[in-house]
Amino acid sequence: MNAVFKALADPTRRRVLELLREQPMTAGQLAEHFPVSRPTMSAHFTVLREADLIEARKIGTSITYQLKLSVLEDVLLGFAQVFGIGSSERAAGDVSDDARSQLHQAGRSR
Amino acid sequence: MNAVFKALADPTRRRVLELLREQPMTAGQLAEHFPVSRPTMSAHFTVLREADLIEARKIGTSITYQLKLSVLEDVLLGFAQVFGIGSSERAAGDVSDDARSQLHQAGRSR
DNA sequence: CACCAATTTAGCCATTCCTCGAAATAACCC
DNA sequence: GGGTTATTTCGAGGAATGGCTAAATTGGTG
Repeated sequence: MNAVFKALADPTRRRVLELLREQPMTAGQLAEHFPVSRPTMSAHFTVLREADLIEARKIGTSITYQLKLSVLEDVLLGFAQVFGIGSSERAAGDVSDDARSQLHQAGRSR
Repeated sequence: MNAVFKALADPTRRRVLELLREQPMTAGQLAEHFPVSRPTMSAHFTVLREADLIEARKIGTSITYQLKLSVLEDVLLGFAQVFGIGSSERAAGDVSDDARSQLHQAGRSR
């Protein structure tokens, strides 16, 4: 999960995921969309792969990357849920019990 | 938006946001929840503030931070939407070239 | 086998990031 | 004013990140 957020921190990588949303593409095809070198793109693919956000499949001499949408979905939805985002829930103080548990060692401020 | 994802890339900062979801807290109260120094926490607050994810209000000698949930919500939902996540939509090919925004000039590869 | 095409690995450099202790601010209190 | 508290700014170190070129790898083809 931390790996996913780290992966999402770079604009190039986010864009790669977006391109991959439409259809699987080879490393070369993806690289054509960006103004950086192939090795640099390769490094980005590695980050995405290690975050389990994409999957590589070798076809002949080229490598096709495919988006693992469910992984992205799980992380995004899971995180959003913590904040009551997207679930038409208003959340903010309703988790009362939970809120208290985090403040127990905070009393001594002044 | 890039700033938001950069801010979310660090576990400490994500946790700060979670703590702030329950209620506004002072810098000191927040710092008590983490095993790092105050200056380090202050740096994290700066990143979150520059991403517009939190808001600072000075009260006497201390500074209270408050989560700007709507900003987080907009970014998360906006990004998820590009992938058809969370909207019970299956999407795949509809947002086609709309996703351009961040990296334009791409054509020239070799 | 020799050659070409697609990708990755290796090595390097510059920048950014996370962390710290020490010092500077800012606001309060006696 | 002097002292204390809360927080930030400063300066620095070490690790991670993103970029490149050159070289290695892998697979297909004449």
